[in-house]
Amino acid sequence: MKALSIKDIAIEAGVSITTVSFIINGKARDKSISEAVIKKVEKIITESGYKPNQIARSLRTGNSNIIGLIIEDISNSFFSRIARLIEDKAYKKGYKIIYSSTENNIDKAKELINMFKSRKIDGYIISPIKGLEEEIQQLLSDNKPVILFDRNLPGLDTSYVGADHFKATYESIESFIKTGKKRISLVTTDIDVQQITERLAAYKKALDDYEIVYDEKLVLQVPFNQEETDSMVQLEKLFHTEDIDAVLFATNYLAISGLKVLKQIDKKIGDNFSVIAYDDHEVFELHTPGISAVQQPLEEIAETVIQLILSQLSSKTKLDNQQIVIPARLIQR
Amino acid sequence: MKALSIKDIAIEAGVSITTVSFIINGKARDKSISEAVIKKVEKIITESGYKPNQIARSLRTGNSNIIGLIIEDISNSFFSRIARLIEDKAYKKGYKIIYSSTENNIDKAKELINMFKSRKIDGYIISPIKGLEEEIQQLLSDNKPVILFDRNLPGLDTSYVGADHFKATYESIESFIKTGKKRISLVTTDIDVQQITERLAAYKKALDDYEIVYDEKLVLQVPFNQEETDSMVQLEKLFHTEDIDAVLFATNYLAISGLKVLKQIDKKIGDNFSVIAYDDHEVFELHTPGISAVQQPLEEIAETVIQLILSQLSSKTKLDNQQIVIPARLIQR
DNA sequence: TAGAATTACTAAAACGTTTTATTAATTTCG
DNA sequence: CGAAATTAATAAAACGTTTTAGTAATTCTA
Repeated sequence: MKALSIKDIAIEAGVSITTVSFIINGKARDKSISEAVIKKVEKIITESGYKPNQIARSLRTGNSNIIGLIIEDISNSFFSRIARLIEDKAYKKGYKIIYSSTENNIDKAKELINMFKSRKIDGYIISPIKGLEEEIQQLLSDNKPVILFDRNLPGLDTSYVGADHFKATYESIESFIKTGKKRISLVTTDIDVQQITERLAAYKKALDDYEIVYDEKLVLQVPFNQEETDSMVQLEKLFHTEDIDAVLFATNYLAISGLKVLKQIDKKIGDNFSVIAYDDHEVFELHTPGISAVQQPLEEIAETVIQLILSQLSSKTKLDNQQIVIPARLIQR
Repeated sequence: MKALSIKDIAIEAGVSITTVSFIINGKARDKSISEAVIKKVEKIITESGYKPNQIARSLRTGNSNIIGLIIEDISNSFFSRIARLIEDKAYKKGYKIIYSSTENNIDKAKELINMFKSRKIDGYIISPIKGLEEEIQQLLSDNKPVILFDRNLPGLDTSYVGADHFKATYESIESFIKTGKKRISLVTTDIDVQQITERLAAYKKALDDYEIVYDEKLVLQVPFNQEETDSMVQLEKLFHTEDIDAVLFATNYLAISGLKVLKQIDKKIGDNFSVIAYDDHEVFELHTPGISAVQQPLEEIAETVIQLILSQLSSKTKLDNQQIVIPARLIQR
């Protein structure tokens, strides 16, 4: 049984396709279609359950009411929670979200953008990776709204929404120092995005301000796409060979791997050994003892992102780009 | 700058649109296009970076190379991990996945299906909720492949992939009983899906087999869309008013709420009080003490689902439906 | 060597919409 | 009262593909 088309409705109502189209799109009064006809056609539409073919619509209009969301990894709780919030909010405004993970793989990311492009996505929300500059620039040249979030790519003229990673990291390190810690380790990843490099910069700055000598042996850069077991080996080595009294983990999954290692080697977290994790996670709340964490304002980030993209979508003229940095909070546990 | 179309390529190459189309779709040799022309056109295509408009393609062919994935909540780690695995596997076969959350809201679920339908999605992977039977039946009548997973809807003639919830629950309760527990509580939700009701049935059966009297005061059915704080109040009441020596949580988020409460009221998990959670989670591994959990074979579920849907998509004739139940494992911690 | 088969290619219809330009009938107004 | 304006509707083009049903030209085959 074929789906109904606008033609079927037109025939049924005894009017032209054009008339039906105007009614569907709310342009009926504008185009001075009589009330009687409007009523009749609307009745037929609801009774028949006719739904316009969005593909045909997109082909003709060039847009889709779909926003593409490109993130690192949907199975990471930071991203899945953001995705859910963004989805919710977009949905209420009549937009659908399509999301997909890049796994920090530049080729996959490019392919995703291409796929979204060829589906005439209306706008893009991207947590970018280095190497994507050209593709994003291309989107901007096509006049598609692009909002970057979580991470920024310098040199691109887009809007950006993210947490204040520098400040949050600085304050974390500061809080270690204020409780007398001297041998402070930073466990981070090797991906070269602003949000990560900023954390390293803030780490150095804080040490410097409090006149603690920077020791590169205390900084572990875990390769991004490495298996967790390998990372755990690296972490174990770090904990065994260096004399450390505090650790800041720059991502939540690194912190989780770290906690697993600490449990294995039976190194206790307490007054002599402190831990802070970046991006909160249920694990940290329930852990004994509780793990302090930098909590990014997910709700606010999602709200800001969606609001920015919607205003760009509804505006005819190109709006000014905005760089919005939202404070993050250190939750002491 | 407008995007290139097949027409531009045809003009550039000095051949017809038809010829270009045949070449793009790998039908060139079939249609006896000469090697020389094929080479020339392919060269122009790669050099110009032309990408076919998928919307136009979908409009003409009626399919999209997109599979829709409808789940309860992408921010739940069970679903986000499954989603990631399915996405990965589908991607390798040239299919894209669009996912969206129902939040167990029947209206939202119906709307999602409608949206997917009007975008001519090729196939559906659904973790269904009660009340969706009619819509799913409709998809089946349209000859669209539908695979249900995690939960089954009785009375529908579809393929299904899920874990053996009955057996896993039975064994969990049995393991409690074998360590001498007598007052065993079940914390579950009130959503009426097979996967949940099965867990209750298995609970009763296990008690019965070991001649323990079923006491409904030990079963807590938490309303699904309730705020977590409210659930925690209910849980606290349960733990305070009833004398309980073991708890099985029927979902991982309930278990997490439960652990939070136990921490708050300082009730220790140990020999006199055991806990098992359904669906593993990093929290359970890192918790002190470790929390035993029923681990669903995510990888296997994802693999089976994707394999089923791909074979249905590539087959011209309607394939027989399969009901695949995969054993779950109780991880003792 | 004449018809059949094959090779190499293409014109045009179709998919289901939106939108522009147009028509015909009616109303307004100076 | 006649021209201008408004009302009510529509025909047809366009979006960018795929695919059917061709057409010539060439090669086979008996």
